[in-house]
Amino acid sequence: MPSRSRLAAPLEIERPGRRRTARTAGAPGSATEAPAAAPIHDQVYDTLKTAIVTGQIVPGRAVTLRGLAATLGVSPMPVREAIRRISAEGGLVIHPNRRVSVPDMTRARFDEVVAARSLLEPEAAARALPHIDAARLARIRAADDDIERALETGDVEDYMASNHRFHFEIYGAARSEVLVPLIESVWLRFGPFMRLVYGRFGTAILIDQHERAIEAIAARDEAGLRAAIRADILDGMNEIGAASLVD
Amino acid sequence: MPSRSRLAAPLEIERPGRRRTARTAGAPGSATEAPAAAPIHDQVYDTLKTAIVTGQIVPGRAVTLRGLAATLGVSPMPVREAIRRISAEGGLVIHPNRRVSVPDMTRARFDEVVAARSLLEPEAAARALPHIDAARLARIRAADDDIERALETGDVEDYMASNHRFHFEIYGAARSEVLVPLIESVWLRFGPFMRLVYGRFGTAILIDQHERAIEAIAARDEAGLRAAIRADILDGMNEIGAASLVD
DNA sequence: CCTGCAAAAATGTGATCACATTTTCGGACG
DNA sequence: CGTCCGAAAATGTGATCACATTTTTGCAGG
Repeated sequence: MPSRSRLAAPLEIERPGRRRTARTAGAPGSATEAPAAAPIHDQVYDTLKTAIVTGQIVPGRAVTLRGLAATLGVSPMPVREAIRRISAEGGLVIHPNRRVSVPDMTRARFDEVVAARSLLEPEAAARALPHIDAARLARIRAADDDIERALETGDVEDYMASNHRFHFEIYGAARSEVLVPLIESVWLRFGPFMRLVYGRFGTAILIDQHERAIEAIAARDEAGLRAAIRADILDGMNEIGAASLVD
Repeated sequence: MPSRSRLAAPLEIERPGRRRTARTAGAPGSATEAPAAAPIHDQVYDTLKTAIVTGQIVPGRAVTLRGLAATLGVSPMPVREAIRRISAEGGLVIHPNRRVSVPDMTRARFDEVVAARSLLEPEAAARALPHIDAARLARIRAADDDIERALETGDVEDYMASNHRFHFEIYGAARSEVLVPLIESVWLRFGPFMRLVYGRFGTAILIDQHERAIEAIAARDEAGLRAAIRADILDGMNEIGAASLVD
C-alpha cells in the first residue's frame, strides 16, 4: 500500500488559449452562439470533483487552498469557490478548524448512502427509460463493456469511471434537474470510499449486475429496470460495506 | 438609489461585536472559550438561505453580488462564496449570462421534487423515529401548534417557517449526514414556489396532516409514520401543483 | 529521549483593485 | 412615435494584499 501518498495523479487543469478576446463586431442576427469561455472556477470544480469521485484524494488528508491553486496553476480565488461548491455537495467537509478534506466513511453514513441510492436511482432510471434512444443505449452498452474489461484487468480507476458513466448515461436520458443532481451528490460522497475499498481488496468482489438493466431497457420494462438498478446497488454496496466497515 | 434591488424584507445580517481589532495583547490566559466566530460568508449563507426558503426573493429577479453585499453591509467576497454554495444546493441558478436568480418552477421540476420528497422524507423519518425523545416530541408538537395558528391567521411566512421546523425537527433526531442534507436541498428548491402559491391562493387549501404523524411517533409506529409523512407530502404538493401549474 | 514552548511558516478569510462583458440608458435617425 | 446604436453604469471573475489564527518547526530544559 502506498503509504499516505499525496495526489495519485498530476491533477492538471485544462487551460486552452485564454480566449477571453471575443466579438466586438455587432453582427446582429448571426445567432451568436457564444462560446462562453468556462470560468476558471468551473474548470477547477470539474477537475477537483473528478479527482474526488475517482478517489485520487485521500480521505482525511487536508486539501489546502494555496496548495491546490499552485498545483493547478491558478490563483487561490477560483479554488476557493470550487471548494465551497463541492463542500455544499458533500464531496468535501470543512472541519471546525476550517481545514478542508475528503470526508471519511463511517458505518452510519454508509447506511444512509445505500438508502439514498436505492431510493433515488431506481426512480431516476424509471423516469429516464422512455427517453433512452438507440444511440444512448449503445453508449450504455459501451460503458458496460468498458466495465467488463476493467474488471478483467483489475484497473480500479477505469472501473470506477466506466461505472459512473454507465449509471449516469441512463439517469441522464431525461433532463432531470432534481433527482440526478441529488444522485450526483450521493456519488460524490461514496466515491472516495469505493476507491479505497477497491484499492485494498481489488475489484474481484464485484459482480456485474448490469446485464439485467440493459435487457430491461431494451424491453422497455420499467419494473425490471428498477429491480436491476436496485439489485446492482444493494449487491455491490453491501458486499463492500460488509468487507470493510467494522463498527 | 435602492429602488431597484428591492427585496421583500430588510434581509439584514447579524454582526455582533466581532470587530477586526481583537487581541493584540498576547494575554494567553483569560480562558478564551473560542466562540469560533462564524465567518461572514456563513452568516450570509444563512441569511440568504432563509430568505430563499421563505420566499422573500422573487424567482427570476436577479440577485447581484454587489447589491446583496451592499444590503448586508459586507464586501462582495463573502457573498460570492455564499451564492456559490447555495447554487450548488439548488437554491439559486446561474444563467449562461452568469446572472444569478432564484429558479422558477416548472411542471417537470415540480414532479421531480414531489418524487424526491416522497422517497427521501419517509425514510428519514423512519430512521429518526427511534431517536425521538420526549423533549423533541414536545418541540414537534409545538411546531404543529404554530402551524395551526398560522393557518388560522393566514400568515404565510409563519406557516412556512413552522412547517419547516416541524419536518426537520423530526428528520434531525438522528444525526443524518446524507439524507437530511439531501432533503434540505429539495426544500431549498421548492420553498420559493410554495411561497408564491400561498401568496396567491392563501393557505386555505392546506390540510394539516401532521396529527397522524405525531400519533405515529408517540406510538413508535414506523410504518404509520412513513405513511403519514408521505400523505402529508402528496396531499399538500399535489394540491398546490394542480392549483397553480399549467403545462 | 521526551516534553514544553516560542518563533516561523502556512492557512482561511475578507477587502480592494483591474478588467472583460453585459446590461441599461439617452439621444439621434427614420 | 418607434428603432437602433453608442456611451455609461453595473456585473461577475480573477488576482493580490493584509490579517488573525492555526499548524509546524526548532530548540531548550527535564
